[in-house]
Amino acid sequence: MFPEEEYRLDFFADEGFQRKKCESCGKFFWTRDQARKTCGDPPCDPYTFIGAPVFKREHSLDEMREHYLSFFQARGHTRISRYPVVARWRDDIYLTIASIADFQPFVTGGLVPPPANPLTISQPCIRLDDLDSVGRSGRHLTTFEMMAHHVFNTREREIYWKDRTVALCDELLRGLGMDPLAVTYKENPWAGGGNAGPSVECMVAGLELATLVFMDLKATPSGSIEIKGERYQKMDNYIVDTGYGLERFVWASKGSPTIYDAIFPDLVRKVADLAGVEHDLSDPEYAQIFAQNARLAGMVDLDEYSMKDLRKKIAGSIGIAPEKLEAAIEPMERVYAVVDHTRCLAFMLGDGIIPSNVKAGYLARLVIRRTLRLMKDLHIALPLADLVEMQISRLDYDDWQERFATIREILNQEEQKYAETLEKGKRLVKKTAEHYVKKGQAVPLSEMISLYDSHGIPPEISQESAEELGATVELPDNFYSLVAKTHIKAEQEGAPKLVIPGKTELLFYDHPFDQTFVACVVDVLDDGSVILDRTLLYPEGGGQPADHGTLEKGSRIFQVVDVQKAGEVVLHRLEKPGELQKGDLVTGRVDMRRRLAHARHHTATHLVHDSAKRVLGKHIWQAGAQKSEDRARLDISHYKRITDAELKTIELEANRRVMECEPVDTKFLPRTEAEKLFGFELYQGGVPPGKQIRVVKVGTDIEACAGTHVTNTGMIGSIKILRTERIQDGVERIEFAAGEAAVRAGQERDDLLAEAAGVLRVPADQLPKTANRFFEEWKGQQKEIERLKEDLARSRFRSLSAEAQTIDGLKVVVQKMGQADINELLKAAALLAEQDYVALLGSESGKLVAAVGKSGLAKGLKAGNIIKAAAKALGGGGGGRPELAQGGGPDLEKLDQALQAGREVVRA
RNA sequence: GGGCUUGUAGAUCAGUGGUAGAUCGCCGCCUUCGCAAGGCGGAGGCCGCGGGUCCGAAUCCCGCCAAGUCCA
Repeated sequence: MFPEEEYRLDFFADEGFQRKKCESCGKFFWTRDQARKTCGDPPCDPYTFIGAPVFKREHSLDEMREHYLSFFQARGHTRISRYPVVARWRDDIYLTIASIADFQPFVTGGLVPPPANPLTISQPCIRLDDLDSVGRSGRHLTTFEMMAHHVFNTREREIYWKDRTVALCDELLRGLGMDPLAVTYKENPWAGGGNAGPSVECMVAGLELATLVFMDLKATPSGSIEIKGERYQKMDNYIVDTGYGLERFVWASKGSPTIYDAIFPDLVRKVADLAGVEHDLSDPEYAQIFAQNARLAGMVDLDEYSMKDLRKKIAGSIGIAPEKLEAAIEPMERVYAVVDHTRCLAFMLGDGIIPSNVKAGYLARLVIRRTLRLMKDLHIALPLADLVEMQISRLDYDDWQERFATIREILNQEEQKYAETLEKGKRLVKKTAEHYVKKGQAVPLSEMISLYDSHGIPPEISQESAEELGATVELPDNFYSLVAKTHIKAEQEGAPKLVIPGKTELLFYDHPFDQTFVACVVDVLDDGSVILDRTLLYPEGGGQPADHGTLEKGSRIFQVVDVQKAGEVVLHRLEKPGELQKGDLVTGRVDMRRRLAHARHHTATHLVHDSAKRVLGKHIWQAGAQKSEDRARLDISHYKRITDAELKTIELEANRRVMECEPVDTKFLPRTEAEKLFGFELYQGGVPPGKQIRVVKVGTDIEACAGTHVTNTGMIGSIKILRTERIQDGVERIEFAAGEAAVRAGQERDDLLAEAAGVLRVPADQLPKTANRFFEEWKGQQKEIERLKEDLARSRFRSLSAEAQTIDGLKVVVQKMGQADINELLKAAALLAEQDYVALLGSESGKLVAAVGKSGLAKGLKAGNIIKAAAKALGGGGGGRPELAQGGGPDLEKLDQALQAGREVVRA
């Protein structure tokens, strides 16, 4: 908790605010209202703006956004454009969840100057935490715009801090026509994303309109300040992080029963019409139901409160039966959710997320499937793409027409895929349900989990199908929230990388083709790694492996087997460590063959990526890459398999760039400037740290990249694509070779062809035809052999039956069958058994088959027992059914004894 | 990145170590003026690929490929 001084602002004193302790929750808050006793936050205070707007006139989303941004612009802030909802500049979260996320971690960490200071922005954000409450609570959204003004202060230069922040907020609200007595500023310690600080929540009429965070702490294990169980210490820079809910402002300006009716009334109407749901808010009784619903839902946390209880409470408060309430409200809840979700999808897909079974793509699929279920419940037969198109046409995508063709294809494909999954699922559920109905048991929870977990069948659907055949399953209301909650954060990186203070000068950028350098040994680590003051050797990074080379001291040569970065220091690992000492002067030499192979593959990677973008579309993003001396691989986001024809076009396009011999342009730029110039497409291979980033331009491809490149595309020589692999749903891997490796890869393929053609003794161009002919012939011959074996078995049966002895009244045949294989023995033996013989047949290859006819079976004779005894004598084993069994063993010369042993079993 | 599931005839799927099956679809015949239904017969399988264990593998083990799904 922060002490009172943190919140005791001149602004509050000047404006006549008092600090009070909430009677209900005990938290401190600031108010102008002498009489106020509660903090203003639900459940201490109810919503009072519904039906009684707190601003003087209604605003649409666009009007309110513009009002906000120009308000702050007029007060010295620079307006900057929104960032994508996919947080490509970060590797710790998938989605942009707040405006401050745009500036983490480099700007907030003080490493990189902000794009402007102070600035104002309206940042679309996506949060899927409360997915289940969307549509139901009247206020939850998956997508919202966080309007904000941010200030990045340093100890040297403070722009403004708490007073002006709160003053601006207050001025904004009063300018909109809010009653000055209505606002409360509630004290609330804030923490998130490794930072913390005091904050005030701005509450009006029960609605939290803004949060003003004064971020001046960073998480440190040894920190002296504790908040929410974590330890923090003061930062050198301190940041004003505000968040104003655009949608809530609009809601407050309209006082409509739900936030959805406030922000997109037209789409709510349209979707309600499509679903055939009556939605007449001008009917006071009807509007009252939703208003009351929103008021009461605003008071509780749906996570802890079940929908059923909430409904009962609402029904009671308006005096109707819960069933009637549910009938009135449920279809509209779905309509609201559909409108919300389709807006979410418009942002996600518009900003380039490809639905997938992993990462951000999975979140998109989650929303898509949820929406499809809701649409099905509402009997909306329109393609999902049509609804998303309505949303996109309202947004600010300038190139959406072009992009929408892709988005439509993606959505249609997802819709079809989901239909298939459900179809498959239905069969599975039926099978499962029938199984348990037959056993007279309920379908256990473990089965329901497996159906969902392994087969993607939502529990409601399993339940519905299963109940038709007779089982019940309890479903918690917040099922999907529980699922989605665990999705929000990206995986944290493993062990933190070793960082060593100091800096090694990197020579390879300015002198990419220098082979030798002279350097001084600055330090030698315990593990023998050598740190030099300067180096030409490239440390592993960006999917490019480390250079190899040598360090020479006098006449002694040390092999460098690995080069790694640790902070800004480069570590050289030697094959035989321990020989060099601090202060030694060494001559370094780069293995240029290896270096050049890497450089060719690296530049080629950029070309292949660029070609893929041209051929497949703008939705292509690099999802990973790895280079080596003899091949490279590039993972790209794409929603279907790359066809052979596309692959060939990509290969050709990339090689055309090679033939054009374009120079490769590299330069260091300040991060913010680079982002302004080239956008987030820069960050294809992950986000490089630091103030300056290296921008590599190859033809039309521009990426932030720290790797070593050739200086002209012509140096690549040639690019040969080797194969594609689908490493995840929505991610294709392209493997290729460049330069010498491409030539060698081609030669290896030639060898394969030549060898295969040699085996069949045909020219290579006849291979497919000939291979096919051989395969067909082989299949035909297999069948012919089977037929012949049948015939052979019949003729053998005739001669064998003539050799039968009678033992204990059974016709018994025990015979050696030359080199016959197991199938021949089986067929002959089966025929004998059919005619009521007992048979034991053995071959010189060590196979045995026994068969017993019905008389033998009647006497309790079992083929398996005969085989076991016989096979044992051969040093092997065997078994089978009573009427037919097989076996064998390695001791071929004991075949006679084996047959004899079998005969003994019959006799006994 | 991890977990789980699946890969058998054109389709849907049985098949828990012992001669690869069912249903639908396909072809032919019977029946019919014709069609549908029915009856009889038939074709159609590198049991995803490669290794291993075993006398013997669709089945067990390992790897790969392909697909589905839940999660980080």
